[in-house]
Amino acid sequence: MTDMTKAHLTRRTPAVRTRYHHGDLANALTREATALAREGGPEAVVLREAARRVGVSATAAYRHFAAHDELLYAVKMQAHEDLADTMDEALRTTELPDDPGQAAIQRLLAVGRAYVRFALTEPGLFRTAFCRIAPACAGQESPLLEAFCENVGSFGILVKALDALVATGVLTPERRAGAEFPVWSGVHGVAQLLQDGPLACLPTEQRDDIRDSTLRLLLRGLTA
Amino acid sequence: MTDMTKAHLTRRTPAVRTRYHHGDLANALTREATALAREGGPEAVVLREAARRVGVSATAAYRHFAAHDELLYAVKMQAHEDLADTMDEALRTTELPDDPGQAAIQRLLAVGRAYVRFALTEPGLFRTAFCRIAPACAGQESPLLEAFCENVGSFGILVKALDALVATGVLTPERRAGAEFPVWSGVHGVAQLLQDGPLACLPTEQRDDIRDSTLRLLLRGLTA
DNA sequence: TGTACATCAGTGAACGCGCGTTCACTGATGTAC
DNA sequence: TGTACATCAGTGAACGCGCGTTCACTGATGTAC
Repeated sequence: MTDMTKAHLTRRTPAVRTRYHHGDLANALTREATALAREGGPEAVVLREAARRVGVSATAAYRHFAAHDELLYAVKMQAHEDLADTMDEALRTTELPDDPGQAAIQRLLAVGRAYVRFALTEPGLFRTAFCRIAPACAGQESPLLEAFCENVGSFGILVKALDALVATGVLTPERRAGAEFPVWSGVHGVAQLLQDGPLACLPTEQRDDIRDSTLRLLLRGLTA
Repeated sequence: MTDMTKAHLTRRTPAVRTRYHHGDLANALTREATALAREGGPEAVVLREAARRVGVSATAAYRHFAAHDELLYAVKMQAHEDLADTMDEALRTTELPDDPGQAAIQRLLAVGRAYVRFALTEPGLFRTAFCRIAPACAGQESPLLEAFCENVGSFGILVKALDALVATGVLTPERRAGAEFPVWSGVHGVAQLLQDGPLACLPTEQRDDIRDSTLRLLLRGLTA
């Protein structure tokens, strides 16, 4: 657990209430459900348990969420927000070289490393951020995809990092076009394989190597 | 459903038995459980339903599998085998240019495309191949990881494709070292994002573009 | 300022579900003599 | 070749589990007059 962890997510609300009306139940439920996701991934997001932790009957949740899926969806969005926060934090705290081009490269690497770090230090939230909810593509356009198209969240941070590479002349505009998806794929893939997949049991050192060589390969592919 | 689909996986065994002893129950259960995984992913692998489809009591399964997890694990291995078969099939059926270096490149691309195609045409099996079973890293070294270290299955095919790049002089031995993991990451990531993730709802054409540009980026990173 | 009443946000009990798993059992098989 | 018996591979009934969800309800709130 790191300093980037939001305080409101770690604080465990005591399950005692003074007033009959909670006043902020939807947020409280989302918060506790997110804590469940952090502890055990999407499978652990149990409506009844979230209500229990808030100190409210399970039925009360239905005043604020139509069904369990809606609560899980809120948690999923929160997990994406946390991921983006981690990447933002990494950008702010990374020391950069003076050379603008080198600085842009270091920023892209920092963003990628933060993505993988989030997957490994917050596996429950990472898995929840990318979990399936209901049949995929049910509503044609997912809000998540729309969000990505508006370049917000983790995707937006990646987009800006790539733009900075173009601005500093490290990356040509032709190579830049559409490059966010391949880069995202590489970073997401290594995060997934190291966190959940067949590489999860490797020693830390080797996993760091794999992460770094993946980022270097992507960078070389961009700037070659 | 394509021709690479194994016959024994599609044939639905009628749930009638003549003999009291089945004779091959472990395999029959694995086969039906794999069919369930194909239809609905790892969550759909239900021991009781597999037994029902074989035409046997649920209890009978416990003569062959210690618990549900053991059955799911067998299905997971089968799914990995199917993935590898798809990639092998792609290698065999891809037309290659005369130039050996170009041929090696085309083989790598074919292997990557087959990986993504499997994810998209057999999402249930793909998700099962990479699903979590029990606490990760429970037994220190997972059999799956060991298999990968022996370069069998999909990983082995990737390793050979990279070796061929070296043999034909397209890839330097220095660049070759440890390259399987970054390349695998890129391919796995794009498969995941397109199949399950935020990019799943994109039109087919755009998804093909993303797949191809990812493979090209990886190749450029290798050979730059 | 006080009161009536619609509305909102909670409650507790209950239901059905289908799963994984266990139990005591029985039918089939194969080997020793 | 026949028989006794250990062993293997099935059976059906039952259990507990905890979930999501519904029901008819009640306590709190705020607004019209």
